[in-house]
Amino acid sequence: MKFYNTLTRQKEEFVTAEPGKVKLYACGPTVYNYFHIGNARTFITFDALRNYLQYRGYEVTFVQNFTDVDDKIIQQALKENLSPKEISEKYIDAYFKDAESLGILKADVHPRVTETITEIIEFVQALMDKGFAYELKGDVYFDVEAYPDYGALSKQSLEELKSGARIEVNEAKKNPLDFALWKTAKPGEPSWDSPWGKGRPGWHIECSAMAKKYLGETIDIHGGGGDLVFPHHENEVAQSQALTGKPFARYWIHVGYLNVDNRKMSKSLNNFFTPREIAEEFDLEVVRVFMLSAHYRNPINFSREGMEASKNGLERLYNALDNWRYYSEKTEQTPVEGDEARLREVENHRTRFTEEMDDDFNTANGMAVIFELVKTVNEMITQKPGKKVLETAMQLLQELSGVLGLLTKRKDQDRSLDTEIEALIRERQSARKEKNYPRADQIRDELTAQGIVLEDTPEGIKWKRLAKK
RNA sequence: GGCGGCAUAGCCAAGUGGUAAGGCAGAGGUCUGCAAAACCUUUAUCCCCAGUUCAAAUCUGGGUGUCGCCUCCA
Repeated sequence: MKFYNTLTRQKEEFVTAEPGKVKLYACGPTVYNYFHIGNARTFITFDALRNYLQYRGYEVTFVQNFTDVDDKIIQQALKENLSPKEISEKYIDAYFKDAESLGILKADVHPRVTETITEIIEFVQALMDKGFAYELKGDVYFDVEAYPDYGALSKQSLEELKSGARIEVNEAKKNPLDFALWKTAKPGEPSWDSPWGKGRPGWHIECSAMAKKYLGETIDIHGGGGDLVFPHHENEVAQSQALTGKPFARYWIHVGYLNVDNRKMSKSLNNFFTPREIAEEFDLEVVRVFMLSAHYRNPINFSREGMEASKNGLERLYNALDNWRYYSEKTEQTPVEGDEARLREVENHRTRFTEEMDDDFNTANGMAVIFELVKTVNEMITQKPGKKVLETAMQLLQELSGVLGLLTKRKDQDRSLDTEIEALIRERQSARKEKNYPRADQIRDELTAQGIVLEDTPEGIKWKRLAKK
């Protein structure tokens, strides 16, 4: 398996620190509002990555944090007339709800900053003891010049960074790039006691401390959105490696942006959509298809057309499953000539899927293999293969799709119909027999409006439930 | 100003040296009630220029366009 490592800017063979085990840390949201689908791209990517690593036999420990102390949370608290704690609780709940609606499973640990304060203070103190940090009137700053490798991740030198640095608030800092590990408390803000007085953690130290607490000094994969490379991840590396002297993360994986009209979707540009908004128009499974249809590192442009295309593509997968089940139920148990070859051909798609996915988690190609499986089996159906072929195909389609978190929703779809609907279908059949097509079409349209689509096949009538909307 | 990404068919999107995956849309076909649904078939020489090579979308140099990071951001 290979991953593109931001640290080396190359695809590298994936070798974990401990064989068979993966320690995975992804930066989670600052919970001051509902997350938007740009944020969701990262969550979906690491959710699917975790699934895939497990699928490939790794034992994965996945940690995704919540930043629940932050300027924005404090601001939002004022806006909503709630306490910062109430705000973070509210949006953590919303995170889980929205994540679930996007098919994102929980991480093994979802640590919160407010529950990691002790570790953070110890971390900061240790950095001071080692000479990597200094205090300035209750604030504690990381001394970037004390850490020689600063800039290693973002591939920028201290000089280059300095030239681009904006006007600094605190002129007393040794270097404008020195960043806060601990911020002294302002009146009314959440704060904790520390050796430097009452205050709260800086943003960057949180992730370093939480990663260390739950995963140890060296983790296998650290991920996040591409906008976190600098300064957030750069600072994490500096803090953690200054403290331990060991590599912080073996592989850095960064997800490309989700754009709108080719601009990055962001709260500040106000061009964002939340899953809640999208759900009014699309099944959110469509969002997953949309996201996973592109390589995770490339930017993707969010658009209605793109969503429509993904929706129709997803429908093709569900149709396949539906059709195969239908034919399987009508097929005898006895194998047919040529089934062995067919089974081999079907199973072959599993290998091809993993080959593609092993190459830097290429979900776009993984999806392509799934669609090829669909076409292959659809073609086979005209040859009337044995039951085992169809059942194997169905299992495989669900297996591969399941890794991507797809095709899980309508799996146990209710195959029973109201007696009223059944009566309508019977009525339509007799209308057709009598060549009363206007009536037959009327019934079909009525049922379509109710979300039941009828298909007349050579083997008889067949129906399926339509996806939401 | 510094650093980096991207540019492939009508749309979306894979593909890092050997003559272009996949999806959507369109067109044709099978089935059929000249219906619907479903299924099948089908559509490109890869931004421009120069170079390396037997061979380049894929490597090198130059150019154009575009997005982003350097400030909170997934």
